[in-house]
Amino acid sequence: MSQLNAMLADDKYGTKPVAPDAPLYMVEYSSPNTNKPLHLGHVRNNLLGYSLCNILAANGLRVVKTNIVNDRGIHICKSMLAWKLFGNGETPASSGKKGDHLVGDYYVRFDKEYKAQISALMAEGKSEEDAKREAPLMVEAQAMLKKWEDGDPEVRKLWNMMNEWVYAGFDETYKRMGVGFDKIYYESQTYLDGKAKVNEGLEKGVFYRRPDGSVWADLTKNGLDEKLLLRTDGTSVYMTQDIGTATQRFKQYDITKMIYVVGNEQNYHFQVLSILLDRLGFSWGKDLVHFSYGMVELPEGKMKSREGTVVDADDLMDEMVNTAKEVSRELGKLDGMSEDEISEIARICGLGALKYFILKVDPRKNMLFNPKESIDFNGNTGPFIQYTHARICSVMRKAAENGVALSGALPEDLDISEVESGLIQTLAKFPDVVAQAGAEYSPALIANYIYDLGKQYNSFYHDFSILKEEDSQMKQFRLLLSRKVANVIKTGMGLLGIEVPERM
RNA sequence: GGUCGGGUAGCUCAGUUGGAUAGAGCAACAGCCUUCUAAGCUGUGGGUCGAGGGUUCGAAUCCCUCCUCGAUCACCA
Repeated sequence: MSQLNAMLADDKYGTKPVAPDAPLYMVEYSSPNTNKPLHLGHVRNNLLGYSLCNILAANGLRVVKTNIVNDRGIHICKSMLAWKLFGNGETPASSGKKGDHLVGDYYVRFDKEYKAQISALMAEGKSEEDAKREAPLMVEAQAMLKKWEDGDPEVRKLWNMMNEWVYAGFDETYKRMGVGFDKIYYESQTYLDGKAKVNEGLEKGVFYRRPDGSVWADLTKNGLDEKLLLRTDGTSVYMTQDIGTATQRFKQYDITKMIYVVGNEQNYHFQVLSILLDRLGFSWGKDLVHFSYGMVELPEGKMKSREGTVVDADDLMDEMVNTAKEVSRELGKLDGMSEDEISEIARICGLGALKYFILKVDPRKNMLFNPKESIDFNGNTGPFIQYTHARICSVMRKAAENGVALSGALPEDLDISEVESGLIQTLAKFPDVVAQAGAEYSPALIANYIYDLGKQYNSFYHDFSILKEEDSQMKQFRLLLSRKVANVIKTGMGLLGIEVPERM
């Protein structure tokens, strides 16, 4: 009981305040390409990244949320070229399409036309390899990339315009998903720094140049291979850009720890990056964290952008919210509510279902997303937890209506049941769970904890009467206990980036 | 082939700092709303924890071997 009293006194229970001089953690997540819209894989990335930031902050750390936008490269030129050739001047405004979707459509279009050209060339007797290289579209895309690098005004203008379309689209998606960033980096603005840094390393003898002019890092002492950093023609590769971005970040922030939220297919890349940054003298390079998460698979297998088997992030959110609305209607939960209220609750529940579904799973694991079956609102789901919260809010509302005043503290000697004391014990674990989730970078721990709490509470709710309890002290106790459960649910879900409604 | 990560109920997942009969949800079946929100609660059935060996009083958990699935090892990003 004294435990409960202590918890009740603390309305930020479970989280630690962030001191101005706390260690600074920078978390990079999302990292989209500007040639296509966000899909389910990005959704997992964004939710994990955002939640991780919340959890770190709850552990008293200063957090900078950052995003690196891959806004240059051949893939960008592909959609630019396809738009130029086949677009007839189509714009988001003229077509009514979201900018990122519009650009993505041209990326798909490029691939389609490119494949046709390859087939045609192969029919003429060319080898597949030659056909891929000689196809006019590819030749032209490469020429465009070169022009971009040379700063050709026309190409840059097109590039700017189409990127702006995409950013407008991304902003909408991010906003809806409920994620955001403190600082956004663009590869187009960091890759030159990467080249400079590599050259610096070359002078210091950290890297070496081959006779053909390419620059390499020798990682054989670390049990790895050699890694290319600058091509023969002097252009940069993926790794070079990450070094450049790191350089800028290092200058701008007093980083204690750098966390990269990136899929596990890049484990090797980050292993190498860590070694390279360390050799280049970045204090946090050696201990950088690659928050590596598994793929999201569909029942049909893996998602492939070009084959149209991706689950689009916007479509997915639409579908979740619509389903939530239907479910609410069927259950008759929304009777007497305004259309705005209905939409808001459907939004919270639909997104809650999606977010919780993704975050409850151990990030390292590949996960299966079945569009038909995964959208569930019963059992171990976001809506179950949201429902528990709404239920408690309902009781609290009724208590207020009945004029029940809530006192601050409870008598120590109240004789409570095992179920109630178990609930207090579970509540008491919350700070430890938050700490562990922070130490292990695991939103899933929070998710599973809240579920247990909700389950335990519902069982209690079923067996014990709160407002009808005659003993006023006992009633006080149960009300305060319930309120604390709701409070922890709200805080915990907040760490996951999930909202909780007051009624549903 | 090298490296890394998985393999727990029909399905989706917890549990892995060693500890008692391995837990949830979904799906199936059986109950519970004139009572604080039934998106809830209760119960039934369902698992040689990939296989084998080892360490230990005790192993899903630690060690070894093997099987299997995936990722990766690009002058792609």
